[in-house]
Amino acid sequence: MLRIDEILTSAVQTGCSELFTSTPEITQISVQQTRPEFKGERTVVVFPFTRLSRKTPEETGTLLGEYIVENCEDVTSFQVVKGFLNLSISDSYWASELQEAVTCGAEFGLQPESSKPQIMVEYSSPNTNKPLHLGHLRNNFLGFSVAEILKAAGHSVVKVQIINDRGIHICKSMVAWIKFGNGETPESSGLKGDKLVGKYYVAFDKAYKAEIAEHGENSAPILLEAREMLHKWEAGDSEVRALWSKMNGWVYDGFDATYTEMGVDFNKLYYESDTYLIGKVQVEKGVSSGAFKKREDGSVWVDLTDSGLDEKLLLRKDGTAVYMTQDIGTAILRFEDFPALDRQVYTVGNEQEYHFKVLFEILGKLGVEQGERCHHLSYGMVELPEGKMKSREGTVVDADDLLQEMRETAEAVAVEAGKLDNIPEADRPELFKQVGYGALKYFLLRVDPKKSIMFDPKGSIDFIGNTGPYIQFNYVRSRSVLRNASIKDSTTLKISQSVTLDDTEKALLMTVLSLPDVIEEAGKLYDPSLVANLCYDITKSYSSWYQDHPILKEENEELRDARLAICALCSSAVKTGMSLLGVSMPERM
RNA sequence: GGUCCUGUAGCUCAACUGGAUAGAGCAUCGCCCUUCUAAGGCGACGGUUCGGGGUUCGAGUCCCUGCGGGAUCACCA
Repeated sequence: MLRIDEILTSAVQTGCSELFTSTPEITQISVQQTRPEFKGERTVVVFPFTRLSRKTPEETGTLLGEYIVENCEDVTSFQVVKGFLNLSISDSYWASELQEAVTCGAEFGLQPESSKPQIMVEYSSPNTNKPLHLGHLRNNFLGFSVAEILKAAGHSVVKVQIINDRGIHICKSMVAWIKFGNGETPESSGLKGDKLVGKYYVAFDKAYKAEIAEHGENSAPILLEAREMLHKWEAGDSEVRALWSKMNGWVYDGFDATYTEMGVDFNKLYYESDTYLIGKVQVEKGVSSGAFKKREDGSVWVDLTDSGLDEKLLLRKDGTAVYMTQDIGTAILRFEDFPALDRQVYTVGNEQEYHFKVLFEILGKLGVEQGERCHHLSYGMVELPEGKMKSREGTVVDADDLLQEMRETAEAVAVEAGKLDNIPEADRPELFKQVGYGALKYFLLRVDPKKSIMFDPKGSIDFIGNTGPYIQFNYVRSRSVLRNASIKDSTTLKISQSVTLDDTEKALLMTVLSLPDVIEEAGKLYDPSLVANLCYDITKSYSSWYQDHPILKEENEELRDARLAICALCSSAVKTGMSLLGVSMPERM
């Protein structure tokens, strides 16, 4: 909250209690930015107080306005329009806020490191049988961004993923590779490891389809082979395990390359092959404690009908684990691995909402009190104009391909605009990445996570308008101004307390000053789009202001310094905000 | 059928969680580079916020109801 809003809130309380002998609740007091068509900067909505004053909104507002001007030195005058009390704030207030924020430098907007509870953020978690696609990009950017936002909001954060390295899917790739692979490796073929394994997954599917006609879905020989291999794997067959390790290794190498390219990282990796058995122990414990029930056939169930959910299977009658079983195990393992952990955040698509509701309930039943604070960061699908991506129809947008396309588009746009003359050849590849990936990340993160995203591969992602490159471009211009002013360290800029900012400058300043609140809020809601939207709001206001407010050419020295400070503050705030989205900012473009 | 999400300009999205005349971008049409980077700025056009009720000083936002879209309710993962 702006410092002035805190002052006003408390002034409204004491004012009401003195004038109307009754104090309103904090929640009834709403202070907002004054609309540009009215005089003033902050507005108090007075309707809620008419009940206390037993007067008209206008009279109530006037009385409160007089009280506030009298008692708050930062408030210079007021105007009541209908039920709105518009307050003008002193020049010195804005000057000192600007001074304070600009002095924070790159720290502006950030809360002290690890001043809040530790949170684990899980994201990515792909299967190891297929390369990453556009849906994974949304997942990775979202999870990474939420983790960064939580860090900025003061939490200690652990980024993890669980790698689904086990199961029938990888066995299918293995079978196909043995049958059709002729010993092909990433080295021999020049294919990225994940692409190579994915190729054999597809080859399996093709061969399987061909056999279905003759043998039926459940007894196609190649499927039986895959199942046989899964059994061998579970029995620890050394040959199978060796091939499994080798092929998974290829996939990891491929994924790692993509992660590096995307700019996401992890503090710890969990492998399903290590954790899938742990859950069984926990489920047995739950049976002993009475949290779960074992049926006569030996299967174990949890009854969640009290919470409005169903009964859910936790162990099959043959004693083998289901998906939920291993998620329980993994969750508890993580709380053991990180004793200070306050909660876990799971970045997983919205098709698993029910699964996570159940999981968190179960954790509670097992006595894991953090369960109720765990959060499923659910997000909508990325859809193509013709609907969902379908591998069968070849409409899957491959992550590596799209990243490459973004780099190429960035280059083409730069060439077209004739922007490369002043960019050394050696710096260009990095610039194309920054701009291309900035466009992509911003595109995917600026919308509310729970909504689905429409992506048209033919219409390619924009570089103008409300886009990442637009924000980067204005950042670059502001950096250029600071360079031209030979400012090495903007935190040492001094703002005269008597400087008068105009309305657009005050509005811009108010927008920038909301960064700490927005980061806090985005962390609470696990929603990067709030940060993205703020970056855009700042940039839009900045760009418009920049157009007709000379900075370096301003002759009034204290105004010039104040504008330099605004310029420095905007660029710093936007850089911080964009970094929370995983977008890096170029110095020139 | 039950539960959850969703419906805002031609298209893609906002709207400070109940506040003033619902805002941006794209697209279309004008204007602005001898001025700190024009990947920019300014203006015009564009709306029954899916329909219908209700709650109150005030509703895109909350409640009820109908309609459309999506997800989910497996001894799958």
